[in-house]
Amino acid sequence: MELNSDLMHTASAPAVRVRFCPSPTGTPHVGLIRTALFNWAYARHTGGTFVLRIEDTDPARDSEESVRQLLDALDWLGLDWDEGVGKGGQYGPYRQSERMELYADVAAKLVAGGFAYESYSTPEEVEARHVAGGRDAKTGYDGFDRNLTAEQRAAYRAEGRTPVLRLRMPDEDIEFTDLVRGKVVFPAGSVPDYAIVRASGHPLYTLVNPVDDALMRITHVLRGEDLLSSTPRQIALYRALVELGLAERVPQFGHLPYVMGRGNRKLSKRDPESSLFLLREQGFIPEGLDNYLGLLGWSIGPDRDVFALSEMAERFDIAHVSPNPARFDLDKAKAINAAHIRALDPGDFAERIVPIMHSAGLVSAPTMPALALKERRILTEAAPLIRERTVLLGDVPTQLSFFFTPDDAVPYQDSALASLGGDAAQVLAAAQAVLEAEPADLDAPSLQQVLRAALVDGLGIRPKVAFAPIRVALTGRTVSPPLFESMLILGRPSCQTRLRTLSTHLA
RNA sequence: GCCCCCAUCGUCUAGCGGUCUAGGAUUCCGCCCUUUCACGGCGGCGGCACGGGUUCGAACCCCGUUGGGGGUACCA
Repeated sequence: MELNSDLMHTASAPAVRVRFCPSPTGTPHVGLIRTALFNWAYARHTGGTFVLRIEDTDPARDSEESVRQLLDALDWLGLDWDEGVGKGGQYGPYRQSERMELYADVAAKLVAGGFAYESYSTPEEVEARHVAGGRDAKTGYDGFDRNLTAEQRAAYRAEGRTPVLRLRMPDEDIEFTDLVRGKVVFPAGSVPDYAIVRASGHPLYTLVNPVDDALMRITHVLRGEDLLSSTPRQIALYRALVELGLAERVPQFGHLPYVMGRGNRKLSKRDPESSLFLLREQGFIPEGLDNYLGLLGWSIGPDRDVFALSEMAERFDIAHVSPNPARFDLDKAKAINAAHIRALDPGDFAERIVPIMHSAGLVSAPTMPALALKERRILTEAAPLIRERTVLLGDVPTQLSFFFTPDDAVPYQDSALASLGGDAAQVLAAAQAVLEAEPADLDAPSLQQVLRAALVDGLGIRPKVAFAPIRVALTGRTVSPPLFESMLILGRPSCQTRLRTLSTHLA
């Protein structure tokens, strides 16, 4: 019997703690959400803890509205968190705006311990030194202020300068094993001493993010590839925090591939498919989006790509995440979404289409119980008919609108009218005669049978041609849900009026 | 300039040295089913970036090249 390596791992290592730490700027982006999904999946797979922290250190760009949207998004997608904003926990507060004293305290300790220092050089001065030294102007900070004496610092202050705080990068290679990319090495000297606190005293992301991860005892940092090159800086900071007794250990890092848009660019806010809420408005369902996003950099198995969130939690393994960038393909996303819609049970599907039918102005209320009886009946009966024809919930109103139009005012599409052959009038008349003569309680197959007998056998018209005028009469279109089932939902009087109306229209 | 990452059908991926004349999904195109459209079924087009190694054997390991991306801020 083979030992489960995951179990062995969790038995010897501390319990997994991962986090999702968005900045509340703007509406949720699918790249961001994919990161949340993978963190969630890793936490659930390992039985670990999923922490939600809000990185709101930029009052100019952050908004409470954005925080709300973030929570809404996670909630909608079924990505629940165990600790953090809205949940509490022993490492709070979980909003960085409420942790400012903590950062000031840590920064002071870093300086006192010699891990960070005051730097008075302006960017212009640094650049001038590079140029004078024959180096490229874009070379980073040169470490000029590393060993300033107290007298020198006092002199700068006397000039009215206020220093930024920089972390002293160790003069050695920094290497780590990335969970998705393997060993990564940054040569000594390739990462300059970097600013952790502004001259104004405002702490920077470079300080605040690792400090919180350390204080919150995060064990695995799974984040976007864009942060890969800042990892050596964070590791250096972490090591300092460990020496100061503020962190237990350096966490493991895993850098998730980019989610790309058109061309060779990262999916940006400008791309419409990047907005989670826009996708939701179009009629993606959470099951579909979770699944599709899960496919961006991860695979559940060789011959499968439709799965439930719970299966992802069961099978997700960070080691099997692909390191290369994934393009967001709307066609594939739709196909996955359609598969999940088809898998919905009809009652569930019926309930989910109510809000969108309401937005389209076709029904009177946004929820099933609030609907008029007749509306509820139509939606419930029509839902199974269109479920397998629906890729996005947004496709539903056009498919069902004919059920909700007055019988004598069905809007005919020009192309539908144009498609009608010369025998349309004859067909319409024959169909009316059939409805007149036959009992009212026919089921769909029987209805088909009698109409077929009259039109195909009786008039000698091919089925494909024979039923077209009826479809146009009832729906105004050449494409519709199954005809006979639709007739039953409309009811005989409606059908008769609609047949008669088109006859008149054609005459 | 310097540092880092990436490289299998158009796209997402499986592949972790022999089972690969490279599998699945999506898209597109046929055919079947069929009252339309879908669903479903069947079939087709289409790929290991290039060059060197290592090895009996390489899509898989190493090096290089090329191509893409990111970083190099008192942004996050």
